[in-house]
Order: sequence, then C-alpha cells, then structure tokens
Amino acid sequence: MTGTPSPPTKAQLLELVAALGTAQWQDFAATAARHGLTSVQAKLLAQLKGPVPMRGLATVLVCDASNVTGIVDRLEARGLVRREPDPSDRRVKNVVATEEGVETIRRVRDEMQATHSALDALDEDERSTLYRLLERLRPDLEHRA
Amino acid sequence: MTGTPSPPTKAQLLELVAALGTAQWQDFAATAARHGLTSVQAKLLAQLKGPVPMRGLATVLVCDASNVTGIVDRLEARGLVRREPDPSDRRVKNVVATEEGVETIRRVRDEMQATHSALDALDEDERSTLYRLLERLRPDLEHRA
DNA sequence: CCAGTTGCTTGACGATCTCAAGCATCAACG
DNA sequence: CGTTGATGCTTGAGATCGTCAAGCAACTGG
Repeated sequence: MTGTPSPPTKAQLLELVAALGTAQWQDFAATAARHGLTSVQAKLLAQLKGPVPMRGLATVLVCDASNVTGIVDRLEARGLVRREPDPSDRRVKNVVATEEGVETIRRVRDEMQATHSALDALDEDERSTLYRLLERLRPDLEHRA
Repeated sequence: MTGTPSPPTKAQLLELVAALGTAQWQDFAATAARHGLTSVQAKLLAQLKGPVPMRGLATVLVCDASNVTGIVDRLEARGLVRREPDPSDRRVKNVVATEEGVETIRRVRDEMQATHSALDALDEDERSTLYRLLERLRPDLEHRA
C-alpha cells in the first residue's frame, strides 16, 4: 500500500519551505499590525528576554547599528521599550522591554491564528518528528548565512 | 532505546519554524543582493512563470498595487522585466520576465548555499517525511492569513 | 598618555509600503 | 446607445526601513 510516494525534488522542497516561511511571516506581520507595530518592530521586541545592547540587536537582526537606533526610537516613543545605561561600559545602552512591551509581544505570539491552527493540524508524534527534522536543518542554515 | 524524546511544546516548535524561516529569508536576500537585487525585487521576479498582471502581483505579494508599480519600474529599468498590454483588457498590463530576468532568478535559486547545504543534511526518506508534514501545514497557514 | 577599536547617533539617500486621488477602461443596466 | 459603478494602473505625499559615511564618547593595549 505504501510504495515509494514519489520523493520530492530538492527544488520542490525548497519552494515549499519558502512558501511556508512567507506565510508565517505574513501571519506575524498582520498580527503585529493589529497592535500598531510594524513587523520589524515586533521582531525586535521579540528578542528582548532581558537587557540587550544596541549592537547585539543589530547582530541578531542582521542589519546596521544605525538602523536599530531608529527602530528603538519609535518603540521607546510608544513606551514599549526603555534604554538603560550599562553599568560596566558607559558606551553601551541596553534596551529593555517595558511591562507594556512584554505584554504586547506576548499577545502577538498568542494571536498568530494561522500559525497556531496550522500546527494544530499535527498530532504529538508528528510534531516531534517535524521538530527533530527542522533541528537538523538549523545549524547549516544559520551558520552559512 | 527510543523512549519518548520529550515532545516539543507548540511554542518551541513555533520558535524553531520562525527561526528557520528567517534564516532562509536572509539566505535569499543575501544571494539576491549579490546579483544587485533587493529581496522584494527577487521575490517578485520569482513569481513570473508567465505573464502576470500588476494586480495579480499585488495579490501574491500581499501589498498595495501602487507599491508594485515602483518595484516593476526598477526591474524594468534594469531590463529584467517587461510590461506588455493585455490583448483582452486594455486596462491591464502584464509583467513578463525577460531572458536576462529568467536567468538572474535562476541563478539566485541555484546559489542559495545555506539553504541547499541544509537540505543536503537530510537523506531522501527524511526529505519525503518533511515534505509530507509541511504540506499538511500549508492550507491552514495560507488561507487564514 | 596615545593610538586604535568599539558603541551609538546623526545625516543623506534610496527602496519599500500605505493611503488618497486621478485617469482610462470595462461591464451592466435602463 | 449612454450613464453609472467597479476595476486596473499610476502618481504624489508621508512614514518606515535599510545602507553608508562621519562624528563623538568611551574602552583597550601598549
């Protein structure tokens, strides 16, 4: 009954991965927009588990430091983020999410309905399998970029 | 030997999917940049299997039609794309990739090294499994957005 | 103390994005 | 027909995002 189910070409798999990445990004962007955030602002906010220096944000977001200045400016103007001096290096400014910032990004995560309902389509075993496969892709994808 | 390998929470899976989507997008953007294209220009070019009306591009890219005008303007100025009148509706302009445009986007696809080497880490069975799982995610993710 | 490096900001400029407004064309109805 | 409304595309204004070059402050290693 289960002969070989015609293995996908690398190109097909690549296209599917790209399509899903795009769809998830749209879901994220649309959800963030409902909270008055651009997708980049939401992405930055999502990095703030603790205090992070501007330079660190630029590295994570893979962009110029001067770009981070503007994004943090706008988030700070809305009270979602705060700049704190670094006690051990006076050049550094650490960015911290305010309570409102934390709450906002938590809501965005919770309200990504398309993504949530997609993952609900899988049972626990399937999620485990998917997780293990994706974990194998991670190192190559992140280090060669 | 293979007890339950601690099933990932939905949040963990979600984070992993997001991280991989981002990494692949970076790979795509960096590769496109080597050919003098922005990521958005490359993405638009990737849609052109045949003639596509401006409106259709706006739908696929999930953005305003006026935005497409500018992107196509720049691609056209570089000879990667052409605007053709639609024979059955004089309002419509169909966008077609020139030979150079086709060749350029083909190269971008071929040269996404991070993505290719990541997929090479999987054998054929694993790719089949991954493909089937991702296909199940697709409908929910794309339609609810 | 001095030279070089690093962290952040500013300013200039281009690309992306949305919205409102405008023009041309189509489609439908009387 | 001809008017009315919807549709496709472009233009212009204004905000955000992104880079680069330049500048200032502060750290680091002699």
